[in-house]
Amino acid sequence: MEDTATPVSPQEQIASPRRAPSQQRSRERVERMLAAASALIAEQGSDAMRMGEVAERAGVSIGSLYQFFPDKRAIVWALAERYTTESQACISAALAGVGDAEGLGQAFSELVDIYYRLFLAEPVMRDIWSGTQADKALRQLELADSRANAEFLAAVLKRLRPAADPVALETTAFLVWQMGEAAMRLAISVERQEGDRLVAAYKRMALRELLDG
Amino acid sequence: MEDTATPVSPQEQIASPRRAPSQQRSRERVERMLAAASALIAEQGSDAMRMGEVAERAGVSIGSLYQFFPDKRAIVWALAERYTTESQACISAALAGVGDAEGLGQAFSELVDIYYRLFLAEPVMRDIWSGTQADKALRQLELADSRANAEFLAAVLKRLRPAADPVALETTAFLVWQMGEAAMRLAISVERQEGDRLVAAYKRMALRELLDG
DNA sequence: TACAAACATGAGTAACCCTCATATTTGCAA
DNA sequence: TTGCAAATATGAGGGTTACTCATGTTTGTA
Repeated sequence: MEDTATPVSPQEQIASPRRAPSQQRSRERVERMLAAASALIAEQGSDAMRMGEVAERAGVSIGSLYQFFPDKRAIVWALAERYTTESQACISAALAGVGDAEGLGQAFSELVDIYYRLFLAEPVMRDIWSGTQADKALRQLELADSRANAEFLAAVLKRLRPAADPVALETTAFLVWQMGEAAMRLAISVERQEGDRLVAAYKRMALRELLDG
Repeated sequence: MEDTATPVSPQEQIASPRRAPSQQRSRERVERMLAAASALIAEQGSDAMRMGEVAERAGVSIGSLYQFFPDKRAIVWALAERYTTESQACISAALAGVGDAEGLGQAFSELVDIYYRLFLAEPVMRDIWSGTQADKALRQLELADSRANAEFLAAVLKRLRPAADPVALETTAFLVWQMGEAAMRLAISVERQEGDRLVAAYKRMALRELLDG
């Protein structure tokens, strides 16, 4: 996966590059800007990230920064979008091959573990998804991402339980997924040991919901 | 150049009045400030709320505002604290009298409904708890509140299932409660109809976890 | 009545996001 | 190669906002 372009984004004033970099030179510079932002977020959080600092660390002027990102949130949004794109492929692959209840249990359990480990290890991801409630564009992105992932899950459920009401299955899948994200956010904001317990409890709860109907 | 003698508050830099109003006059003024802030949050959200506007609407100077609140977040925090104090009493009362599984199901179901209606009706509450992820002090308050409420729930569970592992029950209660708050936030950010479905699904899921172990 | 502590004020400060006029570089057609 | 428009680069400065502080006023009380 390269290129990515990220030309425009859905509806309204969702953050998007003000101008897509078309030359090699500027594409590299945009990469440097994103890398600088990522590093700063890891160090101090996106709230404390200063645009001037991003520019300085990327070795560009403040004006260049705004040439490609309409505002501060757009940078965070761009980073978030990369995470969702990557993880969706991973999730889709993990769930696509599921054929029976046991397989679902296995795959889901592994996904939860992977996500938890990712949240623990990636300060940038953690920071970005923490700000999800406050920022409208981020919230939209997270909702869309969650919906997409929940649909993968719902597809499996429909396969396993063809007699069940499809809408109910979709609701369950969406809820279970969102609860998972909430559980992760909770788990990483408490002591490690309690976090582990909470994730384990979530997993049990979710699996029961998914498997026993 | 930092505040030397701030009265301080529980651990860390949790927001608190810089100086407690001791005179009748100032107590009234603080009330007016909070009322003004509440109205502005309801109108435009706490992010768009301007300190100057709060002062103007409360009929006080900007300096007076900062006499009692160390910063902007402290005002939001003070409002949030009122909500938690009020609701904790309500929740405690609802759960205290529960004697059997059926009673728990009844009480919990009612609590969920009340909370959902509250979230739908109260823009201030909605706004404040939305910002919970971004603001550290608010997050602490919400966590503490959630822990307290979860303890009421855990106490009931321990009464109903004295043989079960207490720590597991506490974990379950805390998780279920946090999932509930997440479900509410989710529900109010989608179409009303889908929100209703999600809340209903959460209720089913939570009740199963609470009642069936 | 005196006086210290509490309270009130608002012009001023600092920090930050973002703009824009201007300069430079690139791609490409003639 | 040369000319030129589009793309890219720059950073001083505009505008907004949270917050401070020196100064003045009110209140409780000895």
